[in-house]
Amino acid sequence: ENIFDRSRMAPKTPIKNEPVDLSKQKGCTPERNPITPVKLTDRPQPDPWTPTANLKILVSAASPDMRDREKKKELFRPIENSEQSDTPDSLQYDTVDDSTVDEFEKQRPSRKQKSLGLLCQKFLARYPSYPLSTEKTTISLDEVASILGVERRRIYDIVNVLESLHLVSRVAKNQYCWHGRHNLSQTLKTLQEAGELQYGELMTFQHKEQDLEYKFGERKKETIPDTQDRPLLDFSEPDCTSASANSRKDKSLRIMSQKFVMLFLVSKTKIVTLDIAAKILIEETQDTVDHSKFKTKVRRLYDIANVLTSLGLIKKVHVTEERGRKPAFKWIGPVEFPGKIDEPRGNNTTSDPLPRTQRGVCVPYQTCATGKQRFTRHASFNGAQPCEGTRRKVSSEPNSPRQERQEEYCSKMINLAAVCKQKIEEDTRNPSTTSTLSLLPVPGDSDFCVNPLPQAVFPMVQADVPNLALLNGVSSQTLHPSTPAASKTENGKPTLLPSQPFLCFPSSSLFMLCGGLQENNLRETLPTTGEVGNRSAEAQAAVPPAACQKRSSHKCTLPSAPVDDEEPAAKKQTMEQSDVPLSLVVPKKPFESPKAESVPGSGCTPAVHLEAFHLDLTSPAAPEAADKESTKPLDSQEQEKWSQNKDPDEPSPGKEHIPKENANQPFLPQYLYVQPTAGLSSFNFLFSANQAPGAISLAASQVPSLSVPCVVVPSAAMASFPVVCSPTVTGPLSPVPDGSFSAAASMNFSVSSLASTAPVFVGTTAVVTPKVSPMPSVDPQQSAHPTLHLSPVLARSCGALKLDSPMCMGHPVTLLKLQQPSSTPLTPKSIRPARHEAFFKTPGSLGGPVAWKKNEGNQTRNASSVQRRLEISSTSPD
DNA sequence: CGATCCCGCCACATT
DNA sequence: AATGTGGCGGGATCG
Repeated sequence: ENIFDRSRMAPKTPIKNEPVDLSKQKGCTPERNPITPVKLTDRPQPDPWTPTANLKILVSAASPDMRDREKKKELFRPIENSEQSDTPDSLQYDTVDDSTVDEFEKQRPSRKQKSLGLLCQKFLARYPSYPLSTEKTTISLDEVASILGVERRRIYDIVNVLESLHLVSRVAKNQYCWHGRHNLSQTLKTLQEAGELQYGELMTFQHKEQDLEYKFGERKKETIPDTQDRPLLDFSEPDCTSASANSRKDKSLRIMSQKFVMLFLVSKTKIVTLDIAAKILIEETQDTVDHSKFKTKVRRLYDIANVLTSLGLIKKVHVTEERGRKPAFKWIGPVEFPGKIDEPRGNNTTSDPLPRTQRGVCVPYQTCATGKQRFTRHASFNGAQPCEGTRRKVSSEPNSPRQERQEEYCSKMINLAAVCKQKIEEDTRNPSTTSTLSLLPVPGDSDFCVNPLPQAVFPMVQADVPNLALLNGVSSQTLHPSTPAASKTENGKPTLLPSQPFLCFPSSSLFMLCGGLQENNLRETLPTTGEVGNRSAEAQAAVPPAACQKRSSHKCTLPSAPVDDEEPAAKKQTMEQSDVPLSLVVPKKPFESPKAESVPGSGCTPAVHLEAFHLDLTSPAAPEAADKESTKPLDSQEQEKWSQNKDPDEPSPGKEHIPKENANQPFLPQYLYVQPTAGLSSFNFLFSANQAPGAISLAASQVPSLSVPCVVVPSAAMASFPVVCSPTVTGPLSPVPDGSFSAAASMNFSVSSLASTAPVFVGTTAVVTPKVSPMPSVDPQQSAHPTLHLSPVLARSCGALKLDSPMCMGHPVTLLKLQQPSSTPLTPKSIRPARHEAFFKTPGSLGGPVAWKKNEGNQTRNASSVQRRLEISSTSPD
């Protein structure tokens, strides 16, 4: 260090100054090999700087241009000081240039100047926030390290955090691929969902700690054995990553980072104090945290916080609680993704639709019960964790296709649904909580169902809510077709609008249609049928707690999937038949085309939210009911509410009506998932079974709008796809006409058409196979291949959505079941009724189950439908 | 003096 | 065995 003196002058400084290029990376360079450059730089000597400096020089020589840029950037904005406040996003913008840079000299490199936050800013400045999708930027760690004048170790700290948010993905040794913020919103959304599942409850700050603990204790871990932590989300990275990714322990830094972000997203206040976060993140052990351990955790959190701050996602604040002033961070990033909104580029925040990239998140694991699952990853993965949890996901491989993403989306959606449910439930339960946030760490519990969370709050953001509300309305409408297609698609983005019926998901390719928004209708109509809701309720009643899971499953399950078992399938079916309106969600995203993406993206989210909304509504209403929640019991209350709500809301035009009419029965939402067939590639559609086909239809025109590839194809086209209809559906479908659609018309899938053509399934459950996939976890990789569906293999992958794939194939569809992530793949058979629980589960396990627990009975509508779809019974195995 | 967190040792993973 | 990764925590600096 001594040396530093000089060094600072020269070398280090230079660093700043000289940033040197790097340009290289920018392109994607294929060329680059993974090879690491030699560490030449390294250190052999005491003078660190020197070596580095040399490197830099070399580099710079190589690309002078870049270096200029760099310089500018280099500069950092004063983060530290101000933290930038502001815009988070903005930070990155490169623009900077200026002076600051040069200054470095001014001082010696004080500690601050060497801070991770600043370093991160410099790092970020090198890459565009929203890179063109086409180009892939490769980041060489050595290069960057030399350019920035720091040791590689520091770069790892940055990259690991960025990777947790999917801003980059590891491609190979020493190489990372820069993705930019296109998927950030998706990632955040996923994290939020996961976070909700995991930390379902919220606690107030106050409680927080203690509460948390309590909770933990309470929580059951059962299934989830322990840990929980880690798995959380992972994302998969389809693209770039290589397998290698996981390794080592599990990169706690990444996991910690994700969890940390989740806490913010789940927190109502959006403020998380370090100590709380540390406590929550210390998973394992029970509470007793060693002091040292705690201390270490906090240290790491600072590292993470520095990076997040540089990203403009959080800023440091202090909260003064009773105890005094404590350091904390406030989330200043986007909050609701659901909506999506944004587009690409635009802001940072939002998501973007890009299809391609997407990578999203998937959650890997989880779930399953015990942690075993490791399977996914190769052996490597973990050994470590034996325990429980584990869930890690492994990453996938490097190239996963985009398809996977789709799957992911699907899974996400599912997850979302689950989350919503949970929330609802929770809400019901505890309305009171104060809370601000509750972050409880739940370990993965799987059980959600079982446990009710003590408090629940909606994690969702407020903001979301509103949207949701809209959505609800929408949803109902949605179904109808009236507008649907058009609106949605196109806009996609706009999505949120109530009017729109559809939601787009940017990323994903799938569309979900939910049936029956209207519960009322349903109810009315068919109370008997019971639909799911009823059933569920019934079931619940019958079953009791334990049942919960089941319940959920039931609900979840699609019609097709008979899984349920418990309940009378018949009923369900009946219900199903009825049709319902669907709502749809859809989205898409998938496409690659960027444009499309954006739009869709927004849509998508919303959809999810919708459900959530509904849920919310419900929940409040009947907290108690919550348990059953889904169940009908609520119906009475809730339904009323709902109905009320809806009605009022709905007033909307006819749309609803339509659905109702058509639907006849309540809806049940079944969904059909369509996988994209090859041709279609990207899209997947989910239709609710119930709904009338007509409703679903998409407007052809719209499709295009989407841009995507995905579009819906006309029936003819459709033929190619496999569409699945829920069994129940059938009936209704035929009728098609609901009318709905009008606009959309073009596409309609009418059922009939579908039927004729193709692959669609309608009908019975039998047909459908349960494929189940477990979850959301979806692996990207697998997803890619649809084909498998059934094969266990797939299952293994995560199950996640895989289902789809099957669909794609032509197969008849299947359904999706989700199962857990557990390793086992589900076989179709697995379907067994045994318990379905998880369906959704999603991501990881997050505890997904939770969501289910509630199910939506209440809500029925969308949510339920969705859920159902997801539902799938899980297989026994897991 | 507590909050931050740089720095780099060193273990484990991957080559 | 070499090298890549990244956990971890001592202890320096900041405020």
